[in-house]
Amino acid sequence: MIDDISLQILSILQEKARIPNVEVARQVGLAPSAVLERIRKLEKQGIIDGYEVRLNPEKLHRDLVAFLQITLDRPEACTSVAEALSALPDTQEVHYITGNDAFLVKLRSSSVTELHRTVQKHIAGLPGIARVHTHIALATHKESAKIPLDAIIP
Amino acid sequence: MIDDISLQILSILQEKARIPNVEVARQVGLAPSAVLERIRKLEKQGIIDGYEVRLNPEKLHRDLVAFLQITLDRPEACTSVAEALSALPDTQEVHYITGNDAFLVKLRSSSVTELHRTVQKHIAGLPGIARVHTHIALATHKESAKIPLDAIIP
DNA sequence: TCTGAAAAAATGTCGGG
DNA sequence: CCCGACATTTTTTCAGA
Repeated sequence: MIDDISLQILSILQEKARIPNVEVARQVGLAPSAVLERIRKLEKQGIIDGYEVRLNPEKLHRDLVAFLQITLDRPEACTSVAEALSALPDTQEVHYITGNDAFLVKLRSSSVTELHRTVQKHIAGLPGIARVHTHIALATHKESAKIPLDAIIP
Repeated sequence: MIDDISLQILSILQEKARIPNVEVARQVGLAPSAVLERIRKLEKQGIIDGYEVRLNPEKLHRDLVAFLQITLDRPEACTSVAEALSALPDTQEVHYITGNDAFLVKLRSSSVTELHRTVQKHIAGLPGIARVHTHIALATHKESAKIPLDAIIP
């Protein structure tokens, strides 16, 4: 399915996506053209989904992380609520969670004032929503989308 | 602090970080060298923190998302627990949350079996931990680290 | 799938405004 | 802070193994 060299390439890119191709080639011991061919293939297969810049939230006034636990009145509202939540610019994650059948939503705002405004104006009133529990992050010790690759069997 | 053109550049990079510099220059109406200068400056300022490849978790057998709510016995254990949680490869996020004074941890695993193993072997036994509540995501509707830039006042 | 060489394109440098 | 020309480096293509 995916061999060891491609895993190595993914691992290198996951650390530093803007590393030049020639450098990746050197590290895995192939010619640049071979590496390019592999990367193109990984992109076409959808294993590589894209490339993102990592911005510093603090320096851009987006240092308030909050989690909302949203329970529903009516199960039918699930889809529409999910779409409405996902459409908000402050929303970073929307998951439907086992247990109490609720959404867990991660928001990034500029302040508690703005968070409150977003919840009141765009979330609390959505049809189908019963309760919104808001939890604010006092500290964020880790925040990453990295996927561990060493566990994958080639 | 940061002007409109730099915000435009960040916005373009946030959509597609691997876009060539000349293309960014064309879109913002500057010479490539001017754009390069701005990007270097943003990197040095720490506003741009790095570049990441976005991998598809499903295609890499990492499609199980779980959230742990971890309450502590002893408040002094906070730091050591945070470090231990952050060190686990499956851990993607570790937040300390208001309300019940607990950690909210996001994990990405390959299966419920592996999730269970990780919790039992590396988390439940950590000194200072009182309870671990595990919630599994049945569906993930949005998952992004994008920061909305249009709200920022230049 | 890989290589190596050549062509095409982008990045990086720098004097000057 | 920007431009534009030039040097350097990288990406991309391609024929052959």
